[in-house]
Amino acid sequence: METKKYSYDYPHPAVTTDCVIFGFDGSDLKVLLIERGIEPFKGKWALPGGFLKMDETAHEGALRELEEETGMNNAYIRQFHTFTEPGRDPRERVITIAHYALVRLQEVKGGDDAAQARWFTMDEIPPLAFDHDRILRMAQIMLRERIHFEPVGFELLPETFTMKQLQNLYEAILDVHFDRRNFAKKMFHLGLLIQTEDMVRTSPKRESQLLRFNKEKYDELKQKGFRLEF
Amino acid sequence: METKKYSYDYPHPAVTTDCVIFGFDGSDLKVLLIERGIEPFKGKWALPGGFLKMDETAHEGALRELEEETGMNNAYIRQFHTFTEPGRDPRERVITIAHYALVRLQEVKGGDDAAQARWFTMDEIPPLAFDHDRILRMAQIMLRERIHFEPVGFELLPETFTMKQLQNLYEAILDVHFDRRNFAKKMFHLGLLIQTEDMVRTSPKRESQLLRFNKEKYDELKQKGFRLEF
DNA sequence: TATTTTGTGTGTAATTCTTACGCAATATAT
DNA sequence: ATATATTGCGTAAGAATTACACACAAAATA
Repeated sequence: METKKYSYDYPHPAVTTDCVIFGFDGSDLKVLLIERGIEPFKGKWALPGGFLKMDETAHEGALRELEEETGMNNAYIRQFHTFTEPGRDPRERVITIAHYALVRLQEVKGGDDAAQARWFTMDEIPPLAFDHDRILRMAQIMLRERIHFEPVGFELLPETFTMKQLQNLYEAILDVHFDRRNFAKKMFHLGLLIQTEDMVRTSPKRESQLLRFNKEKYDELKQKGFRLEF
Repeated sequence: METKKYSYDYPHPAVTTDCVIFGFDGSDLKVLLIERGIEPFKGKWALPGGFLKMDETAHEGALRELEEETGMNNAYIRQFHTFTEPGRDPRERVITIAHYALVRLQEVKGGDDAAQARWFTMDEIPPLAFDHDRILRMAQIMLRERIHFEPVGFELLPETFTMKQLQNLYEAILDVHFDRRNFAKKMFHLGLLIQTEDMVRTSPKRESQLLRFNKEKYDELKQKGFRLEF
């Protein structure tokens, strides 16, 4: 019989962190999923995640998972909900502190992890292991609400980007359509965009201006108690 | 030596739910605090909370805590953040799933709990036990953001209320001042208020009209995918 | 009793924001 | 050459926000 090393007077649930990793390819919003190599749900796709260590915060745990999968160590990452349904893991009681991360696809190298990993666009997500479908859907809703208060979109875009890409991103996150000209007007009006001198040809028809996010201006406004209200 | 009944191969943190219980007296936003009867932090004020049972969700656990303190079993309650700093409880590693609850002060009876409980207005909150100051501050921020997407204010008001009380509530939550006439215009324009025939005298000067929240209309609009945008 | 003070209800003008488009320039495809 | 797709710039109408003015009722005060 196996010796259990850690004992308590009262039962304790196991605690994991899971991470919904969002990326953007210029047109579509994508999510990184892992194919499970072990039971339960072996062969099914799932969110990256793992057990919380006793000396790390949930934030640190989620960052660790993210680095294992993407090689990134400086991404935007936010906790959004803790899932606690008693039956959500068939093995034992496991509660998971769910996060979403926003990463720049161009900066993602393959992760250390041997596990099978793949980016899925939001409309091709397969059925997921555990309650990960629900976690993913809630992550999308929380990101959608967040973008009204924080310019989180820029975390998904490269250093420079076109207005078209920025609009595609907002449309993908909010699931709406904007008039091209009104969108640009509103974005410039926020005062958080810097126009560069450079042009780029993304479509074959015509070249367009490259933009940059004005982080200094944003930090300055935030200090003054500014509300985004996109 | 004590026998520990629950053993695991890996260490598990203890899991609690804490609850920031908001109330509104017609003028000020208030929070219910408990004076701790035991160490650690004996004699200090703290948020109501307790250990999560193995067969209940965090939501059920928070509802249970709320009922113990207020006698209410149908309040609006939302999880908003899980606090995981390894040193936040001096006894052992404890992570807490924090919630805020919105209750109608008139409906609150004293709780079953023998513990000393008191309502504090937001500007008279004493230093709290553990990291509860931080939890309370974050609850306030989360409530403030929530009110832009959901008409949560009505959870804090009695069945009928005056426009003045509604404005006081919004001003207390958002920490801003509105012009009386513009506020009423905006509120009526949302279409979620029903004017009753009844008048009430809250101040000695003049009686004012009683209003009612139009929940049916709100549920109908929400189904159609409506955004509040207060 | 007459006057002042305070809280409520209604209205309005100026300004800003949003929304729905038009049009020209540029380069590709046919 | 001509049609077509993409980008940048602009404008007019309508909606929403903001800053007030004024009237009325009742309590407080002179």
